[in-house]
Amino acid sequence: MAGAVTIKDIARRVGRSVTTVSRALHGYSDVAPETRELVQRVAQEMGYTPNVMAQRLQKQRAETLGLILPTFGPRFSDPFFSEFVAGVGNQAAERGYDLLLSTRAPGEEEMAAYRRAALGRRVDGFIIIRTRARDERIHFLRQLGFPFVAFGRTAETDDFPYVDEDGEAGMRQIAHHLADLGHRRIGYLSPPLDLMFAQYRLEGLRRGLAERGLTLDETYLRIGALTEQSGYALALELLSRSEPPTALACGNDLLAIGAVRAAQERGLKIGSEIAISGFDDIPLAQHTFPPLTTVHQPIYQIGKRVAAMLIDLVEGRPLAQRQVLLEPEFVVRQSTLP
Amino acid sequence: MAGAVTIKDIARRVGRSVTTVSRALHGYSDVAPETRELVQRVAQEMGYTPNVMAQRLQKQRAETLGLILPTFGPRFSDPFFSEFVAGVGNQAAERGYDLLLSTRAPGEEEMAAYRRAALGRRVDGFIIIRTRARDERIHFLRQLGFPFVAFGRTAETDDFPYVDEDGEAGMRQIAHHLADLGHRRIGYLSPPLDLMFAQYRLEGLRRGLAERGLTLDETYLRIGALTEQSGYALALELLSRSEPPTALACGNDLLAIGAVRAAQERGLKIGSEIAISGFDDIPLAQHTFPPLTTVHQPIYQIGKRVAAMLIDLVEGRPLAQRQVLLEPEFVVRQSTLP
DNA sequence: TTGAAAGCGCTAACAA
DNA sequence: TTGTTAGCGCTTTCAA
Repeated sequence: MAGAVTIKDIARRVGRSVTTVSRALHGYSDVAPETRELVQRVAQEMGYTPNVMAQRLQKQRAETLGLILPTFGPRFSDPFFSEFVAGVGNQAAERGYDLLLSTRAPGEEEMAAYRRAALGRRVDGFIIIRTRARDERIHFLRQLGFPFVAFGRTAETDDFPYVDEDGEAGMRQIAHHLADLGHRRIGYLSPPLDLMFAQYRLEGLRRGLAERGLTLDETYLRIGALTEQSGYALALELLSRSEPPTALACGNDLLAIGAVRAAQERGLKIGSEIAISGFDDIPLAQHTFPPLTTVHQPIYQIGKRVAAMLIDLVEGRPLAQRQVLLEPEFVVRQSTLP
Repeated sequence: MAGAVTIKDIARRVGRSVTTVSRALHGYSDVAPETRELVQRVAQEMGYTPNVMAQRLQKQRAETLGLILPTFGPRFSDPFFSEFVAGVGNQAAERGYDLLLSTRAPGEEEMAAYRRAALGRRVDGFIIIRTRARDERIHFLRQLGFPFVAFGRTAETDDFPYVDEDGEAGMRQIAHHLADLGHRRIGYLSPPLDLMFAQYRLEGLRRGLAERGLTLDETYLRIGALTEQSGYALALELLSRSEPPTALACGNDLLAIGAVRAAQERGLKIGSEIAISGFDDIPLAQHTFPPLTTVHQPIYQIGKRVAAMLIDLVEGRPLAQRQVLLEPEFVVRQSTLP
C-alpha cells in the first residue's frame, strides 16, 4: 500500500512545477488549456488521488464533523441512531465532509473525548445529541467558542444553534387524544428527566391534561431508563395497582414497546382495554401489535438539517435560522382506540 | 477558535528548539530531565494539544478506521448497528484510533467512497459489514492490498481476514428444535440471498431438517427484505394458505418481529398455536410478546474483535487468528413451545 | 543534551 | 502562464 502517486510525481512526468500541477488540477484559469488537459490526463492515468491529510493540514481545516454518541448502559442499542447518522453522514458527504464517530458514556471520559477532538483540531465542529438539562458538553464548546449544533435544547441557556422537535406540543396532543377518548386514570412512563426531551414531554402531558380539566396523578408517574426493559417493569408496576390506569402514555417508543408487552402478558386487549402511546415513531412502532399511536420525528431529516447548519457555521456562512423548532406530527394507530 | 498553541510557541517560551520540545513531550531519554519537566509543565500551562493532522501527515498514517455502512432502503434503521459501532469505536479509541463513518447504498457511489477514502489515505483500513455473496468491496480492497477485516464471509474466496458467527450451525439448531417440537410444516422467511449470512442460515435450516429426516418444502420458503414490514407481509402470505405452516423460522429478528405481528393479527397464540423463531437476538427480541426464540450474536464483542484485528493488521502485527468463526448460542424463549 | 535542516504532500503569495 | 519560495505543525535524521 505504499507508493501512492503525489503531485510531485505528476509534475516530474509532465515536466512542470508542482504549483502548476496543483493549479491545473483545481482547474484554475491561469494555466494554459493544454497544460491543464495534459496534467489532468496524466493524473488520471497515474491514478492520482490527493492526500487528504496534506490538504487539510494546509487548509487548517479537518473537513470533518464530530459526533460522540452517548451510550447508556452496556448493551446499547438505539433505533434512532442509525437513521440519524445516515442523515448526518449523507449531508456531510454531499458537502465534502467526513464524519468522525465515537461512543462514550456521559461523564469524564466523554468530556475528554470532546476536548481532544476539539483542541487537536481533529474535527471542525460537533453535533450534540440527547441534550441534557445541564449539559457540560454545551458548556465546554460554548466557552471554547468551538462550532457545534445540537439536536435538542437544555435548561440552562438557549444561546446556541439547535434543531429540536417541539416535544411539549407533541405530548400535549397525546394528552388531548387520551382525554378525549374518555381516559381519566392516565399513567405516564418517562425517560430520565435529566434528558431535556423528557422534561418537555412531561411538561406537555401536564399542560395537555390541564387543558382538558385534568391533572396528572403523580402516583401514576414513573421515571425509567431509555429501554423496553424499563417500560416493561414500570408498566407491570402500574398495572398491578388496585386501580390500574386505563391509559399509559410513554415518553418514547422503547418504553411503550415494553409497556405493550406487559399489558399483553396481563391479558389486556391493547387499544380497547388499555390505551398505550409512544413517542418518536421509530420504524418498529408500526410493527407492535397493535401498531403504536405515537408522535413522529423526521429523524433522518433532522440529521441532515443539523449537519447542514454545522457546515454553514464552520464555513462562516450565516445561518438562515439559528434555532429550529419543528412541529410534531401526531400519528394515531390502533394502540389507542375509543 | 484560532490561535491554537503549537510546539513552536512552547519552544519560544522555554527558549529551546522545537526539536527539543518535541522530544521532551514524547518523553525521550536524550533530553535533560529539567528540560523535560519544564517543557511538559509549560505545555500543560499553555494548554497545548498536538495537531493531529500534522502528526498524521508526518507519520503517514491516518490512525483512522473506516466503516461504510450499507443502507438498505430510505428509512434505514438497523438495531444491530449502534451496538456494533460501539464495539468498534471503543476498541479503536482504546488503541488511539478514530472511526470514520459513512453510509452508502450498495452500488457505484459506495465503491467510489471506498476508493476515495483508501486512495486519499483518509483511513488506514476498513471494516466491512454485511458481506455479499459476490462482494465488490472485498474484491477492490484485496486487489489494492488495502487492509480490511470483514464481519462475515463471501461465496467467492475466503482468503481474507474475517470474524463471523456460524450461522449455519445456529440455524441447524433451530431446525432441530422445531423438528423436535413436532413441527412438520415449517415455513422459512429469508433475508435476500445475496447477503452471505442469509445463504448460510438457509443452508443450516436445510441441513438441520435433513438431519431429522425432513426436507424444507420450497413452497414454504419466502425471500424478503431486511425489515419487519417484509416479515409481516410474507408471514401473512404463508398463514393464508389452506395448509399454513405450524412453525415459522425467520432469517433474522426483524423478519420474525413482523411475523409475530402477522400471527397476532390472525389471532394465533404464538408459542403454542404457531412457533416463530428469529435470529440475531437483538435487544428487542426479548420484548416481543411472547419473547422470541432466537440465536444470539455477541455483536458488541464482534465489533471489538474486528477492530482489534484490523488495528493489528494496520500496524503490521501478525494476526493470532486470521479467520474467526464463532459458535452461536441458541436461546429458547416462549415463541416456540412444545 | 541540543539544534539545524529536511521533509511529509499540499496550497498560495509573489515574482518573473 | 509559469516557477520560486514559504509555510501548514510535526518528527526525525544528522551534526555539533
